[in-house]
Amino acid sequence: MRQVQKQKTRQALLDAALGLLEEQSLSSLGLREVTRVVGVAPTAFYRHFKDMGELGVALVEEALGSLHVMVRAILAEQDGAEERIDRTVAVVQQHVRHHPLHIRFVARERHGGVRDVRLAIAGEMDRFAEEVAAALKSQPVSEGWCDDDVRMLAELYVDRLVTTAAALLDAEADDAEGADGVAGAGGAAGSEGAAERVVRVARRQLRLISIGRRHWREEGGGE
Amino acid sequence: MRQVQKQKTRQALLDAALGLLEEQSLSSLGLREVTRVVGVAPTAFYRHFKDMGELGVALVEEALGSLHVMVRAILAEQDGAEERIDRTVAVVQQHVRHHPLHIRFVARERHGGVRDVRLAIAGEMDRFAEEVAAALKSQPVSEGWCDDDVRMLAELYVDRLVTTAAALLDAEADDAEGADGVAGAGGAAGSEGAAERVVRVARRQLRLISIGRRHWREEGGGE
DNA sequence: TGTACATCAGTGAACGCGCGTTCACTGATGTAC
DNA sequence: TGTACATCAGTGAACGCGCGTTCACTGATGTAC
Repeated sequence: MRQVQKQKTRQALLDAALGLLEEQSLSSLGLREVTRVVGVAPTAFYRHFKDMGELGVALVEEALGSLHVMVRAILAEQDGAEERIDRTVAVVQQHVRHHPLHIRFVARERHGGVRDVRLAIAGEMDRFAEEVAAALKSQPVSEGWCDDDVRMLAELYVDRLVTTAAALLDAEADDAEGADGVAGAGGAAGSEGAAERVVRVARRQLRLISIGRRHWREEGGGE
Repeated sequence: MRQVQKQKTRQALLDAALGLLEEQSLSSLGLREVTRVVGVAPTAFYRHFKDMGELGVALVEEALGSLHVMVRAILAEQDGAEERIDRTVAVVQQHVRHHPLHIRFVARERHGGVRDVRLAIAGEMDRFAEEVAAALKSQPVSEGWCDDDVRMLAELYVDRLVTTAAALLDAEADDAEGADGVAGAGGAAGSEGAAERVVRVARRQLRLISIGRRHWREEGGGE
Protein backbone atom coordinates (compact mmCIF):
# COMPACT_ATOMS: atom_id res chain seq x y z
CA MET A 1 0.00 0.00 0.00
CA ARG A 2 1.20 3.44 -0.86
CA GLN A 3 -0.07 5.01 2.34
CA VAL A 4 2.24 2.80 4.39
CA GLN A 5 5.34 4.19 2.70
CA LYS A 6 3.98 7.71 3.03
CA GLN A 7 3.50 7.24 6.77
CA LYS A 8 7.06 5.97 7.07
CA THR A 9 8.43 9.11 5.44
CA ARG A 10 6.20 11.28 7.58
CA GLN A 11 7.44 9.56 10.71
CA ALA A 12 11.03 9.90 9.53
CA LEU A 13 10.49 13.65 9.17
CA LEU A 14 9.05 13.84 12.68
CA ASP A 15 11.91 11.80 14.14
CA ALA A 16 14.54 13.84 12.35
CA ALA A 17 12.97 17.09 13.52
CA LEU A 18 12.74 15.88 17.11
CA GLY A 19 16.40 14.94 17.04
CA LEU A 20 17.43 18.31 15.67
CA LEU A 21 15.29 20.04 18.29
CA GLU A 22 17.46 18.72 21.07
CA GLU A 23 19.83 21.60 20.46
CA GLN A 24 17.69 24.31 18.91
CA SER A 25 14.17 25.63 19.03
CA LEU A 26 11.38 25.03 16.57
CA SER A 27 11.27 28.57 15.25
CA SER A 28 14.88 28.35 14.12
CA LEU A 29 14.58 24.87 12.61
CA GLY A 30 14.55 24.85 8.82
CA LEU A 31 12.59 22.60 6.51
CA ARG A 32 15.72 21.84 4.51
CA GLU A 33 17.60 20.77 7.64
CA VAL A 34 14.93 18.19 8.36
CA THR A 35 14.68 16.77 4.84
CA ARG A 36 18.49 16.64 4.62
CA VAL A 37 18.64 14.36 7.67
CA VAL A 38 15.90 12.11 6.29
CA GLY A 39 17.51 12.00 2.86
CA VAL A 40 14.63 13.28 0.75
CA ALA A 41 14.31 16.36 -1.43
CA PRO A 42 13.23 19.57 0.37
CA THR A 43 10.05 19.65 -1.67
CA ALA A 44 8.97 16.26 -0.33
CA PHE A 45 8.26 18.05 2.96
CA TYR A 46 5.14 19.65 1.48
CA ARG A 47 3.56 16.25 0.81
CA HIS A 48 3.25 15.89 4.61
CA PHE A 49 3.13 19.30 6.27
CA LYS A 50 2.13 22.80 5.26
CA ASP A 51 5.06 24.27 7.20
CA MET A 52 7.24 23.69 10.26
CA GLY A 53 4.45 24.89 12.55
CA GLU A 54 2.22 22.06 11.43
CA LEU A 55 5.03 19.58 11.99
CA GLY A 56 5.45 21.09 15.45
CA VAL A 57 1.80 20.50 16.32
CA ALA A 58 2.16 16.88 15.18
CA LEU A 59 5.16 16.55 17.50
CA VAL A 60 3.08 17.90 20.38
CA GLU A 61 0.57 15.13 19.89
CA GLU A 62 3.33 12.55 19.84
CA ALA A 63 5.21 13.94 22.85
CA LEU A 64 2.18 14.52 25.05
CA GLY A 65 0.76 11.18 24.09
CA SER A 66 3.80 9.57 25.68
CA LEU A 67 3.51 11.89 28.70
CA HIS A 68 -0.10 10.90 29.00
CA VAL A 69 0.93 7.29 29.45
CA MET A 70 3.24 8.41 32.23
CA VAL A 71 0.52 10.34 34.04
CA ARG A 72 -1.87 7.38 33.84
CA ALA A 73 0.82 5.09 35.24
CA ILE A 74 1.22 7.41 38.23
CA LEU A 75 -2.51 7.75 38.86
CA ALA A 76 -2.99 3.98 38.74
CA GLU A 77 -0.93 3.58 41.94
CA GLN A 78 -2.93 2.56 44.97
CA ASP A 79 -0.35 2.42 47.78
CA GLY A 80 0.06 4.71 50.75
CA ALA A 81 1.10 8.34 50.35
CA GLU A 82 4.81 7.78 50.88
CA GLU A 83 5.13 4.84 48.47
CA ARG A 84 3.03 6.75 45.98
CA ILE A 85 5.48 9.64 46.00
CA ASP A 86 8.47 7.38 45.52
CA ARG A 87 6.76 5.58 42.65
CA THR A 88 5.71 8.86 41.05
CA VAL A 89 9.24 10.20 41.01
CA ALA A 90 10.56 6.85 39.77
CA VAL A 91 8.09 6.87 36.88
CA VAL A 92 9.10 10.40 35.94
CA GLN A 93 12.75 9.41 36.05
CA GLN A 94 12.11 6.41 33.83
CA HIS A 95 10.15 8.52 31.39
CA VAL A 96 12.98 11.02 31.14
CA ARG A 97 15.35 8.20 30.30
CA HIS A 98 13.10 6.66 27.66
CA HIS A 99 11.81 9.82 26.02
CA PRO A 100 14.34 12.57 26.70
CA LEU A 101 13.61 14.31 23.40
CA HIS A 102 9.89 14.51 24.12
CA ILE A 103 10.53 16.14 27.48
CA ARG A 104 13.04 18.56 25.99
CA PHE A 105 10.61 19.49 23.23
CA VAL A 106 7.68 20.14 25.58
CA ALA A 107 9.78 22.14 28.07
CA ARG A 108 11.24 24.27 25.28
CA GLU A 109 8.18 24.87 23.13
CA ARG A 110 5.71 25.32 25.99
CA HIS A 111 6.74 28.98 26.02
CA GLY A 112 8.44 28.93 22.63
CA GLY A 113 8.08 31.15 19.61
CA VAL A 114 5.40 29.25 17.66
CA ARG A 115 1.88 30.15 18.69
CA ASP A 116 0.04 27.08 17.39
CA VAL A 117 2.47 24.81 19.17
CA ARG A 118 2.12 26.72 22.45
CA LEU A 119 -1.65 26.47 22.22
CA ALA A 120 -1.52 22.75 21.45
CA ILE A 121 0.71 22.12 24.47
CA ALA A 122 -1.45 24.26 26.75
CA GLY A 123 -4.54 22.38 25.62
CA GLU A 124 -3.00 18.98 26.34
CA MET A 125 -1.69 20.10 29.73
CA ASP A 126 -5.17 21.26 30.59
CA ARG A 127 -6.54 17.82 29.80
CA PHE A 128 -3.86 16.28 32.05
CA ALA A 129 -4.86 18.56 34.90
CA GLU A 130 -8.49 17.58 34.42
CA GLU A 131 -7.58 13.91 34.48
CA VAL A 132 -5.44 14.29 37.59
CA ALA A 133 -8.22 16.28 39.25
CA ALA A 134 -10.70 13.47 38.62
CA ALA A 135 -8.31 10.96 40.17
CA LEU A 136 -7.59 13.13 43.21
CA LYS A 137 -11.26 13.75 43.79
CA SER A 138 -11.99 10.06 44.20
CA GLN A 139 -9.39 9.70 46.94
CA PRO A 140 -10.58 9.71 50.59
CA VAL A 141 -8.23 12.59 51.49
CA SER A 142 -10.27 14.86 49.25
CA GLU A 143 -13.47 14.54 51.25
CA GLY A 144 -15.11 17.91 51.69
CA TRP A 145 -12.98 19.59 48.99
CA CYS A 146 -14.74 21.76 46.46
CA ASP A 147 -14.00 21.03 42.78
CA ASP A 148 -12.13 24.28 42.40
CA ASP A 149 -9.67 23.40 45.15
CA VAL A 150 -9.12 19.92 43.72
CA ARG A 151 -8.39 21.47 40.38
CA MET A 152 -5.84 23.92 41.79
CA LEU A 153 -4.09 21.01 43.52
CA ALA A 154 -4.08 19.03 40.27
CA GLU A 155 -2.46 21.94 38.47
CA LEU A 156 0.17 22.16 41.18
CA TYR A 157 0.97 18.46 40.73
CA VAL A 158 1.03 18.51 36.92
CA ASP A 159 3.26 21.53 36.91
CA ARG A 160 5.61 19.92 39.39
CA LEU A 161 5.85 16.76 37.30
CA VAL A 162 6.76 18.64 34.12
CA THR A 163 9.20 20.92 35.93
CA THR A 164 10.84 17.95 37.63
CA ALA A 165 11.14 16.07 34.36
CA ALA A 166 12.83 19.05 32.69
CA ALA A 167 15.17 19.57 35.65
CA LEU A 168 16.06 15.89 35.65
CA LEU A 169 16.90 16.01 31.98
CA ASP A 170 19.30 18.91 32.47
CA ALA A 171 20.78 17.25 35.53
CA GLU A 172 21.46 13.97 33.73
CA ALA A 173 23.12 15.87 30.90
CA ASP A 174 25.30 17.66 33.45
CA ASP A 175 26.22 14.41 35.17
CA ALA A 176 27.21 12.73 31.90
CA GLU A 177 29.26 15.72 30.83
CA GLY A 178 31.03 16.11 34.18
CA ALA A 179 31.95 12.43 34.26
CA ASP A 180 33.80 12.69 30.93
CA GLY A 181 35.45 16.02 31.54
CA VAL A 182 36.69 16.67 35.04
CA ALA A 183 36.24 13.22 36.58
CA GLY A 184 36.13 13.78 40.31
CA ALA A 185 37.71 17.23 40.25
CA GLY A 186 36.81 18.86 43.56
CA GLY A 187 33.93 16.73 44.83
CA ALA A 188 34.49 13.57 46.85
CA ALA A 189 34.25 10.30 44.91
CA GLY A 190 30.92 9.21 46.41
CA SER A 191 29.31 12.68 46.20
CA GLU A 192 25.75 13.12 44.99
CA GLY A 193 25.10 13.52 41.25
CA ALA A 194 22.95 16.39 40.01
CA ALA A 195 20.19 13.96 38.98
CA GLU A 196 20.06 12.36 42.43
CA ARG A 197 19.74 15.76 44.02
CA VAL A 198 16.81 16.66 41.74
CA VAL A 199 15.11 13.39 42.65
CA ARG A 200 15.55 13.94 46.39
CA VAL A 201 14.28 17.52 46.19
CA ALA A 202 11.29 16.45 44.06
CA ARG A 203 10.31 13.76 46.55
CA ARG A 204 10.39 16.16 49.47
CA GLN A 205 8.46 18.81 47.58
CA LEU A 206 5.72 16.30 46.77
CA ARG A 207 5.75 15.23 50.40
CA LEU A 208 5.32 18.80 51.57
CA ILE A 209 2.43 19.32 49.17
CA SER A 210 0.89 16.07 50.39
CA ILE A 211 1.11 17.26 54.00
CA GLY A 212 -0.46 20.57 53.08
CA ARG A 213 -3.22 18.64 51.38
CA ARG A 214 -4.01 16.58 54.48
CA HIS A 215 -4.31 19.70 56.67
CA TRP A 216 -6.08 21.86 54.07
CA ARG A 217 -9.60 21.54 55.42
CA GLU A 218 -8.54 22.30 59.00
CA GLU A 219 -7.33 25.78 58.23
CA GLY A 220 -7.23 26.57 54.54
CA GLY A 221 -10.65 26.28 52.97
CA GLY A 222 -12.19 29.63 53.82
CA GLU A 223 -11.99 32.01 50.87
CA MET B 1 31.30 62.11 26.46
CA ARG B 2 31.40 59.55 23.69
CA GLN B 3 30.68 56.64 26.02
CA VAL B 4 27.30 58.11 26.91
CA GLN B 5 26.12 57.98 23.28
CA LYS B 6 27.52 54.49 22.92
CA GLN B 7 25.56 53.31 25.96
CA LYS B 8 22.42 54.84 24.49
CA THR B 9 22.80 52.88 21.27
CA ARG B 10 23.57 49.72 23.20
CA GLN B 11 20.45 50.17 25.27
CA ALA B 12 18.41 50.86 22.14
CA LEU B 13 19.62 47.56 20.70
CA LEU B 14 18.64 45.73 23.89
CA ASP B 15 15.22 47.40 23.97
CA ALA B 16 14.55 46.66 20.31
CA ALA B 17 15.56 43.02 20.74
CA LEU B 18 13.38 42.62 23.83
CA GLY B 19 10.42 44.02 21.92
CA LEU B 20 10.95 41.70 18.98
CA LEU B 21 11.30 38.75 21.38
CA GLU B 22 7.71 39.14 22.48
CA GLU B 23 6.67 37.14 19.45
CA GLN B 24 9.68 35.00 18.59
CA SER B 25 12.55 33.27 20.30
CA LEU B 26 16.13 34.41 20.55
CA SER B 27 17.55 31.74 18.28
CA SER B 28 15.39 32.93 15.39
CA LEU B 29 16.00 36.63 15.96
CA GLY B 30 18.35 38.21 13.43
CA LEU B 31 20.95 40.87 13.96
CA ARG B 32 19.60 42.83 11.00
CA GLU B 33 16.08 42.80 12.43
CA VAL B 34 17.34 44.44 15.60
CA THR B 35 19.46 47.12 13.93
CA ARG B 36 16.60 47.90 11.53
CA VAL B 37 14.30 48.72 14.43
CA VAL B 38 16.92 50.91 16.08
CA GLY B 39 17.72 52.64 12.79
CA VAL B 40 21.45 51.95 12.60
CA ALA B 41 23.50 50.02 10.07
CA PRO B 42 23.73 46.24 10.62
CA THR B 43 27.45 46.54 11.13
CA ALA B 44 26.98 48.88 14.09
CA PHE B 45 25.80 45.83 16.03
CA TYR B 46 29.37 44.54 16.26
CA ARG B 47 30.49 47.64 18.15
CA HIS B 48 28.40 46.37 21.07
CA PHE B 49 27.99 42.58 20.89
CA LYS B 50 29.91 39.69 19.39
CA ASP B 51 26.66 38.01 18.33
CA MET B 52 23.00 37.59 19.32
CA GLY B 53 23.97 35.17 22.07
CA GLU B 54 25.97 37.84 23.83
CA LEU B 55 23.06 40.26 23.52
CA GLY B 56 20.86 37.55 25.01
CA VAL B 57 23.07 37.19 28.05
CA ALA B 58 22.96 40.96 28.54
CA LEU B 59 19.15 40.76 28.42
CA VAL B 60 19.23 38.07 31.09
CA GLU B 61 21.08 40.41 33.42
CA GLU B 62 18.56 43.16 32.76
CA ALA B 63 15.48 40.96 33.10
CA LEU B 64 16.58 39.10 36.19
CA GLY B 65 17.78 42.30 37.76
CA SER B 66 14.21 43.54 37.65
CA LEU B 67 12.94 40.18 38.95
CA HIS B 68 15.45 40.44 41.75
CA VAL B 69 13.84 43.66 42.90
CA MET B 70 10.51 41.85 42.93
CA VAL B 71 11.83 38.99 45.04
CA ARG B 72 13.36 41.39 47.53
CA ALA B 73 10.09 43.28 47.79
CA ILE B 74 8.32 40.04 48.65
CA LEU B 75 10.88 38.92 51.19
CA ALA B 76 10.78 42.29 52.93
CA GLU B 77 7.16 41.68 54.02
CA GLN B 78 6.72 41.11 57.73
CA ASP B 79 2.98 40.48 58.12
CA GLY B 80 1.20 37.25 58.99
CA ALA B 81 1.15 34.27 56.62
CA GLU B 82 -2.14 35.13 54.94
CA GLU B 83 -1.35 38.79 54.30
CA ARG B 84 2.07 37.77 53.11
CA ILE B 85 0.58 35.52 50.47
CA ASP B 86 -1.80 38.20 49.22
CA ARG B 87 1.00 40.72 49.04
CA THR B 88 3.28 38.25 47.25
CA VAL B 89 0.75 37.58 44.53
CA ALA B 90 -0.02 41.29 44.24
CA VAL B 91 3.67 42.08 43.77
CA VAL B 92 3.97 39.42 41.07
CA GLN B 93 0.90 40.80 39.33
CA GLN B 94 2.32 44.30 39.43
CA HIS B 95 5.64 43.10 38.09
CA VAL B 96 3.94 41.36 35.19
CA ARG B 97 2.20 44.59 34.32
CA HIS B 98 5.32 46.73 34.51
CA HIS B 99 7.79 44.34 32.91
CA PRO B 100 5.82 41.95 30.72
CA LEU B 101 8.64 41.61 28.21
CA HIS B 102 11.14 40.61 30.87
CA ILE B 103 8.84 37.86 32.11
CA ARG B 104 8.16 36.63 28.59
CA PHE B 105 11.85 36.57 27.81
CA VAL B 106 12.81 34.61 30.93
CA ALA B 107 9.97 32.10 30.53
CA ARG B 108 10.84 31.53 26.88
CA GLU B 109 14.61 31.41 27.03
CA ARG B 110 14.86 29.49 30.30
CA HIS B 111 14.59 26.33 28.21
CA GLY B 112 15.30 28.00 24.88
CA GLY B 113 17.74 27.17 22.13
CA VAL B 114 20.74 29.27 23.20
CA ARG B 115 22.99 27.53 25.69
CA ASP B 116 24.77 30.55 27.17
CA VAL B 117 21.45 32.23 27.83
CA ARG B 118 20.03 29.12 29.50
CA LEU B 119 23.08 28.90 31.75
CA ALA B 120 22.88 32.58 32.64
CA ILE B 121 19.23 32.25 33.61
CA ALA B 122 19.84 29.07 35.61
CA GLY B 123 22.65 30.79 37.48
CA GLU B 124 20.51 33.77 38.41
CA MET B 125 17.59 31.58 39.48
CA ASP B 126 19.96 29.69 41.71
CA ARG B 127 21.01 32.90 43.38
CA PHE B 128 17.33 33.77 43.92
CA ALA B 129 16.71 30.42 45.55
CA GLU B 130 19.70 30.98 47.83
CA GLU B 131 18.41 34.40 48.81
CA VAL B 132 14.90 33.10 49.48
CA ALA B 133 16.34 30.23 51.48
CA ALA B 134 18.26 32.65 53.70
CA ALA B 135 15.08 34.65 54.32
CA LEU B 136 12.98 31.57 55.08
CA LYS B 137 15.59 30.24 57.46
CA SER B 138 15.37 33.30 59.65
CA GLN B 139 11.61 32.93 60.12
CA PRO B 140 10.34 31.27 63.33
CA VAL B 141 8.37 28.62 61.35
CA SER B 142 11.65 27.18 60.13
CA GLU B 143 12.89 26.20 63.58
CA GLY B 144 14.37 22.72 63.51
CA TRP B 145 14.61 22.61 59.69
CA CYS B 146 17.85 21.43 58.15
CA ASP B 147 19.41 23.68 55.49
CA ASP B 148 18.66 21.17 52.76
CA ASP B 149 14.93 21.23 53.51
CA VAL B 150 14.86 25.02 53.61
CA ARG B 151 16.56 25.08 50.26
CA MET B 152 14.06 22.68 48.68
CA LEU B 153 11.22 24.84 49.98
CA ALA B 154 12.90 27.95 48.58
CA GLU B 155 13.14 26.28 45.16
CA LEU B 156 9.49 25.38 45.31
CA TYR B 157 8.59 29.01 46.04
CA VAL B 158 10.86 30.53 43.37
CA ASP B 159 9.57 28.13 40.78
CA ARG B 160 6.00 28.92 41.72
CA LEU B 161 6.62 32.67 41.40
CA VAL B 162 8.11 32.37 37.93
CA THR B 163 5.43 29.94 36.75
CA THR B 164 2.69 32.17 38.11
CA ALA B 165 4.17 35.23 36.46
CA ALA B 166 4.30 33.47 33.09
CA ALA B 167 0.75 32.14 33.46
CA LEU B 168 -0.48 35.58 34.43
CA LEU B 169 1.12 37.09 31.36
CA ASP B 170 -0.63 34.64 29.05
CA ALA B 171 -3.90 35.11 30.91
CA GLU B 172 -3.80 38.88 30.61
CA ALA B 173 -3.10 38.56 26.90
CA ASP B 174 -6.10 36.22 26.58
CA ASP B 175 -8.33 38.61 28.52
CA ALA B 176 -7.37 41.59 26.37
CA GLU B 177 -7.86 39.62 23.16
CA GLY B 178 -11.21 38.17 24.22
CA ALA B 179 -12.49 41.62 25.22
CA ASP B 180 -11.85 43.02 21.75
CA GLY B 181 -12.99 40.07 19.74
CA VAL B 182 -16.05 38.25 21.04
CA ALA B 183 -17.12 40.67 23.77
CA GLY B 184 -19.20 38.64 26.19
CA ALA B 185 -19.84 35.76 23.81
CA GLY B 186 -20.89 32.82 25.96
CA GLY B 187 -19.78 33.83 29.47
CA ALA B 188 -21.96 35.97 31.72
CA ALA B 189 -21.05 39.65 31.91
CA GLY B 190 -19.56 39.44 35.42
CA SER B 191 -17.71 36.16 34.87
CA GLU B 192 -14.14 35.70 36.02
CA GLY B 193 -11.29 36.76 33.70
CA ALA B 194 -8.43 34.37 33.01
CA ALA B 195 -6.02 36.58 34.96
CA GLU B 196 -8.24 36.61 38.03
CA ARG B 197 -8.45 32.85 37.96
CA VAL B 198 -4.66 32.54 37.82
CA VAL B 199 -4.36 34.88 40.80
CA ARG B 200 -6.91 32.94 42.85
CA VAL B 201 -5.25 29.60 42.05
CA ALA B 202 -1.79 30.97 42.83
CA ARG B 203 -2.95 32.26 46.23
CA ARG B 204 -4.42 28.93 47.20
CA GLN B 205 -1.37 27.03 46.01
CA LEU B 206 0.88 29.22 48.14
CA ARG B 207 -1.50 28.72 51.05
CA LEU B 208 -1.35 24.95 50.65
CA ILE B 209 2.44 25.04 50.56
CA SER B 210 2.43 27.25 53.64
CA ILE B 211 0.23 24.75 55.49
CA GLY B 212 2.53 21.91 54.47
CA ARG B 213 5.42 23.94 55.77
CA ARG B 214 3.84 24.42 59.21
CA HIS B 215 3.20 20.69 59.61
CA TRP B 216 6.48 19.51 58.07
CA ARG B 217 8.35 18.74 61.26
CA GLU B 218 5.46 16.77 62.74
CA GLU B 219 5.50 14.14 60.05
CA GLY B 220 7.79 14.90 57.13
CA GLY B 221 11.36 15.30 58.32
CA GLY B 222 12.50 11.71 58.52
CA GLU B 223 14.42 10.73 55.40
C1' DT C 1 -3.00 -13.25 -16.01
C1' DG C 2 -2.31 -9.17 -18.91
C1' DT C 3 -2.95 -4.52 -20.51
C1' DA C 4 -4.26 0.39 -20.29
C1' DC C 5 -4.80 4.05 -17.41
C1' DA C 6 -4.93 6.98 -12.97
C1' DT C 7 -2.83 8.38 -8.88
C1' DC C 8 0.39 10.77 -6.28
C1' DA C 9 4.92 10.53 -3.23
C1' DG C 10 9.06 12.12 -4.24
C1' DT C 11 12.33 14.84 -7.70
C1' DG C 12 15.43 18.48 -9.12
C1' DA C 13 16.18 22.82 -11.33
C1' DA C 14 15.34 27.42 -10.68
C1' DC C 15 13.91 31.80 -8.37
C1' DG C 16 14.41 35.81 -5.49
C1' DC C 17 15.50 37.11 -0.81
C1' DG C 18 17.44 38.29 3.52
C1' DC C 19 20.94 36.72 6.19
C1' DG C 20 25.79 37.33 8.79
C1' DT C 21 30.18 39.04 8.07
C1' DT C 22 34.31 41.65 5.75
C1' DC C 23 36.32 45.87 4.83
C1' DA C 24 37.95 50.40 4.06
C1' DC C 25 35.67 54.65 5.09
C1' DT C 26 33.90 59.05 7.48
C1' DG C 27 33.31 62.50 10.49
C1' DA C 28 32.02 63.97 15.11
C1' DT C 29 34.06 63.95 19.74
C1' DG C 30 37.92 64.22 22.78
C1' DT C 31 42.83 65.45 23.83
C1' DA C 32 47.52 67.82 23.77
C1' DC C 33 49.87 71.81 23.38
C1' DT D 1 41.11 80.43 22.69
C1' DG D 2 42.93 78.05 18.55
C1' DT D 3 45.15 74.41 16.00
C1' DA D 4 46.79 69.72 14.93
C1' DC D 5 46.07 65.12 15.76
C1' DA D 6 44.00 60.63 17.69
C1' DT D 7 40.13 57.94 18.65
C1' DC D 8 36.41 55.13 17.47
C1' DA D 9 31.00 54.71 16.90
C1' DG D 10 28.62 54.26 13.05
C1' DT D 11 28.57 53.69 7.60
C1' DG D 12 27.55 51.46 3.23
C1' DA D 13 28.97 48.57 -0.49
C1' DA D 14 29.91 44.02 -1.40
C1' DC D 15 30.26 38.93 -0.75
C1' DG D 16 28.72 34.21 -0.72
C1' DC D 17 25.25 31.26 1.26
C1' DG D 18 21.27 28.71 2.59
C1' DC D 19 16.69 29.54 2.93
C1' DG D 20 11.41 28.64 1.53
C1' DT D 21 8.68 28.07 -2.35
C1' DT D 22 7.21 27.30 -7.48
C1' DC D 23 6.81 24.20 -11.07
C1' DA D 24 6.64 20.67 -14.45
C1' DC D 25 8.41 16.10 -14.10
C1' DT D 26 8.95 10.90 -13.22
C1' DG D 27 8.06 6.45 -12.26
C1' DA D 28 6.47 3.08 -8.92
C1' DT D 29 2.05 1.54 -6.97
C1' DG D 30 -2.77 0.69 -7.34
C1' DT D 31 -7.12 -0.03 -10.04
C1' DA D 32 -10.43 -1.36 -13.86
C1' DC D 33 -11.53 -4.37 -17.22
